[in-house]
Amino acid sequence: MEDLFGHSYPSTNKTLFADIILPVPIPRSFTYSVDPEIQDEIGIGYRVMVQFGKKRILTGIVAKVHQKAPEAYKAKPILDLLDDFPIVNALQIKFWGWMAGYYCCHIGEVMNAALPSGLKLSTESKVQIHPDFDLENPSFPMDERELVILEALEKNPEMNVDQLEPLVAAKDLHKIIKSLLAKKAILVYESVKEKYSPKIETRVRFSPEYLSESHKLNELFEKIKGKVKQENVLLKYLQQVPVFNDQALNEQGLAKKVLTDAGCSSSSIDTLVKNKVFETFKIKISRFDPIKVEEKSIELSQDQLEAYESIQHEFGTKSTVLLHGITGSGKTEIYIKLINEVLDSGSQVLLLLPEIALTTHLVSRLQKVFGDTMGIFHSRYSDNERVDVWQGVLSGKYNFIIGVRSSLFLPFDSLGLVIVDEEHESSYKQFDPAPRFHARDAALMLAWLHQAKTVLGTATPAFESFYNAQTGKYGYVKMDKRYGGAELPHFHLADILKDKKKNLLKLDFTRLMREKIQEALNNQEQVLIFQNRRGYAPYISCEECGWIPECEHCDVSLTYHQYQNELRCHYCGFKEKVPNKCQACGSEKITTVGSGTERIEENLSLLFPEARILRMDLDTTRSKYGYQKILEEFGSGNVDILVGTQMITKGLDFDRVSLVGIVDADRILFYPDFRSGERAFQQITQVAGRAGRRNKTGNVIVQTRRPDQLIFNHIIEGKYTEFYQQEMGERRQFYYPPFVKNIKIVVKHKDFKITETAAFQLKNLLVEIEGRKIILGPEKALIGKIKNLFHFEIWIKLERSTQAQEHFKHEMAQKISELHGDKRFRSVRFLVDVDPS
DNA sequence: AGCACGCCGACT
DNA sequence: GTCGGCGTGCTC
Repeated sequence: MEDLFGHSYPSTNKTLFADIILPVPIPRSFTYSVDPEIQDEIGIGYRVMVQFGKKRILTGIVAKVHQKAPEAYKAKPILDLLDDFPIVNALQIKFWGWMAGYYCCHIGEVMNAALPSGLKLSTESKVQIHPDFDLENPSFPMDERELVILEALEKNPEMNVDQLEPLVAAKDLHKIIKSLLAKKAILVYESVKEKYSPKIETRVRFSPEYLSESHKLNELFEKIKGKVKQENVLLKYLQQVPVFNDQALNEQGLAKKVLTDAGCSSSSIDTLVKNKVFETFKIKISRFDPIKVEEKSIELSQDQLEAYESIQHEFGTKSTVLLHGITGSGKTEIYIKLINEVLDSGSQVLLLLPEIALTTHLVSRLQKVFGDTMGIFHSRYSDNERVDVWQGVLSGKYNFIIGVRSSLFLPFDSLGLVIVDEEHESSYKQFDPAPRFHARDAALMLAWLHQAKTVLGTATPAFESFYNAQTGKYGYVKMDKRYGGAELPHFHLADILKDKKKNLLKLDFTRLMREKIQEALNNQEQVLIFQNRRGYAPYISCEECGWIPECEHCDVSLTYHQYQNELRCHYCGFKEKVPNKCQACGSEKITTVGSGTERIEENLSLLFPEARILRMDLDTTRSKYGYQKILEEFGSGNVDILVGTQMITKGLDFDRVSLVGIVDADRILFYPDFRSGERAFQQITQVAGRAGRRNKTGNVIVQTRRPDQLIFNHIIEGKYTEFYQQEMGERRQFYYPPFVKNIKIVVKHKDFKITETAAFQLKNLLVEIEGRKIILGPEKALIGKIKNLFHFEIWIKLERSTQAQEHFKHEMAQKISELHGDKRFRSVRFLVDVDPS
């Protein structure tokens, strides 16, 4: 507490209390008392250690400090204050609170998602010998295994429980510790363990005495003359660190690794250290390689400049702008200019990208402009790397972050601009685990909390966003020319059924598709083939009786993967060998049905034996750099055809791709869900955007059984708005978003009957809630059982007003916990998904 | 969620 | 007898 003159006083003698966010799924805040010693330091965003329940010690985050003692119970004290400065700021706490409220989850779940686990301290149980216990003179008989433990502790007075595990059979350990504890032979206590460790580098440099007088160095060389190895070390060092020119350089030293990499042995360096010629020291270094800024300023084309100015103009009255720019229209340069401007004004910038787009050229492009001031937040980063980025934001090292959805949680304190690239991308919304937030929507809230501007960039806006632009809530800027005057690709519809009748459909490919592929191959151009289904065949089947192998744990057929010759469940990971006989009738006539990427790849190699083919799907990109490797391979031009799932629709920019083929457009289009049309439009347009660049018009072949569908017309002609309006008519009529708010509740349990009953009872309770709403279901989910849990779904359609939503969500939470209180439904899980995808 | 407490069956 | 199965209740 400070007075007017900035003097600080110890706090008043009133006891302080703190509301702590704890990583537990309980919808309550927990109040602890603050001991006087830490009263002056504690504040919002500090990490603390508290006891929770009888045994658990947890780390939590201070959400609020106040003087109101809880009435119903006596607050436990905070055990320890863990930081010298807050690790989370007040805006973040607000953001967490909003997220928990909006997405109907617990704030502890938000905290878990927000903090890199390196910042979540873990406790470990440590064991030591009881001070009053005498091993030589035990007051009770001991068995051999107890003795083993005690002897180990004798040697090493502080051990954690894990370390003891190898000494005895794992199952017994708990028992032994318990009995030793009861006999007062040992003590068990919890200790906190910081998981994050900065990256440390060992460096060497001249000892100061050698440096102060230059003749000493000459003497040194005399002294070690003939000792080739040591000489070599010195020369290498001087080569890297020319201390003769500038003595100050010695201070920095040289990484020991540089010398060893250059062929100096570690022992020869050690000798120099032993003789006090060199000294070693350790410093913290960044996990990220330094990056040079290569291009400071960028030139905008006329179109880009106009778009940029329109955005600025819209920002005059609106805080969010939808930038609707077709693929290749050059949104990146506009981003760069906007980012530069905000950075110059001293504010921070966040650029969100979908997971899959983060390894692409966009990142390296931006890196060239922004260098080391740009932090990258990747989902494949290790935990230490994440903490490094987190601390980079805290320290001000990074004022610009480019990252995936979880980068929303970084400790920004003054965002000026948030850009959500590919804002339509459905992977921004995820279901598991909670919080089930939509990164675009959360970004808008985050920006609002910071009073920052937001740009939503896309070639195919999400209908929600376009609706907001149409109704004037967002500004709208359109770019419909390709950068450098390149033309849009030509679309061709290929009728699968027609070709089939005429026997022209070969191995899933229509005649038109085959001809166009051949043409591209002849011209040394590259081809992308899109099939949104991995594996070899979606299922196998007995020709005699129609038997189809299904997953033991889920309500799905097993996908055949030829490469490993196994059947796999794409929902739970279950695997089994391919049966050689039908398990129902014993027939050996088993065939594969349908085509996934594996089979498409095989078919292509049969149709075009001379072509070099590569496949990109979850199975070929599982390793850390798998995705990048395939992209590089394709980019190098050593590959003619790339077959892939969704993955190939993102971030591929290769000039030599002239043809894009979609094997089965119907699969995208006829998915049973109100968004299927929107999604089909987006996916087909996105993948088509990969065809043809700069100076060559590309081709897109869309194979379908229903070429008469109106949507194809809209896609082919690029008529987004017409398509939007047509779909909107239906959405309005049948109460779909954006005209209503959707909430989905998934009811899960291992017993079918219990799941069903719980779901129906919940519906009955929800119906009682006041306000206008439509409740659909419960219905068995599309996939009725996953991992041995039955799924039922309830869909709720609500008025859009915030008030109506908040009221409903609040009541709903009560009803769910009411139902949970019923002992029959104790173990039933109710998952709430707001704005489900 | 985790963890304790408490109440029942099958084992050294 | 006790160990351990899991149903129930609570966590500031």
